[in-house]
Amino acid sequence: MNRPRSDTRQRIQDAARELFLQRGVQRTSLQDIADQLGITKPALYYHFSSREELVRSIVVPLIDEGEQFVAEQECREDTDVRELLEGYFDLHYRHRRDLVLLLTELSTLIDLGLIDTVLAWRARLGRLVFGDDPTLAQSTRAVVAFGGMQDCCVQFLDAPHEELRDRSVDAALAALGM
Amino acid sequence: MNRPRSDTRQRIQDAARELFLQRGVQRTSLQDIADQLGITKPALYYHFSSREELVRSIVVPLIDEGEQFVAEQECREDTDVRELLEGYFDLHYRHRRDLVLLLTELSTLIDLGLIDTVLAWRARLGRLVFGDDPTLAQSTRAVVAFGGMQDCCVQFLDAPHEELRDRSVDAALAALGM
DNA sequence: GTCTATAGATTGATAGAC
DNA sequence: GTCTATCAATCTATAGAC
Repeated sequence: MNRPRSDTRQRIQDAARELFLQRGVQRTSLQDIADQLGITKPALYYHFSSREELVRSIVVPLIDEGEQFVAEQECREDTDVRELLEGYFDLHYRHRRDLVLLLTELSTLIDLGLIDTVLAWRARLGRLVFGDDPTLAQSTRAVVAFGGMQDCCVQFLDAPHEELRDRSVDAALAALGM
Repeated sequence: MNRPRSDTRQRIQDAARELFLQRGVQRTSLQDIADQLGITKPALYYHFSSREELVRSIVVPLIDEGEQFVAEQECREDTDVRELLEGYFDLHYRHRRDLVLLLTELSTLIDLGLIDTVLAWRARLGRLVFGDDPTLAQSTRAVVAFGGMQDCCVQFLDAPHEELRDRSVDAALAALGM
């Protein structure tokens, strides 16, 4: 297992995520974050080599896990669509605070090169459902289904996990025409 | 009819939208915009009293038109769901450049108080389809359907209007369970 | 690991001439 | 309507002491 890389590092990330969600990434300065923790800016630079690295470190776990999930699904021989949708939902639900950040800060994260991967998921999963070379009708259904589940995670932040998952997967399955 | 409020004003908005889409709103300075047009910063301030007003002026037509559309639908006595979805799609398709801006810059526009209205559309239209006091199952279906159509507009920017509309509406109708 | 101090650069906005 | 010149604020990042 990884050791925790110091407690302060974690506390910085937590404070940063909170402020990023409140005021937006670009309108949160390192000063703001340092103040929130009662430390100074140079202390931040001891833990993160740049502002960009701090932002990145917060969103990367979601992206890595998503990438791993999609890759795994692509390796399977048969695709159970309901199971696929449930796994996709759970993944986003687990990281839903970071998902809000990701979706509200698309512009910033595009700039950091972190979004291409995420947008490609929909197309890749669509191919698992509909086969390679899908029609426009099938591609739109994939966008509606997979994008819709992400939206449900952030729009119903306080809904109970299992009920929200079942209802979101129902809607997505219907969108896929299944 | 409104008279055009000067050609320069329009040219500033066009250049700004382009740069906002390329680099993001927050990383585009007034200097950048002025350079692009071959004018100076004070010239911008003659046409827009602040940076914020410039940003606002670009997104407001989409928001106003959407608000008007939803209000009109709420006044009707009967709701033809397919017609409703088509109208909603067309509205977004017509403003799809601004819609991209809106969706990629959520954080900035929330800050300007321009997003609450937009997010409320899904719930209001959902009530037209499912009646007041919808279940979680119905609310998720509304989010998937109405959010999904917005996503289709920005994900298939180059698809022909009518085909994309028909396929997106098909997917949305399916998501609604109809 | 955290601090003080500061460099270095950029930016939104205004004053005032033409 | 557009320009030159400039102010004041803010921010990332680093040097160097403790």
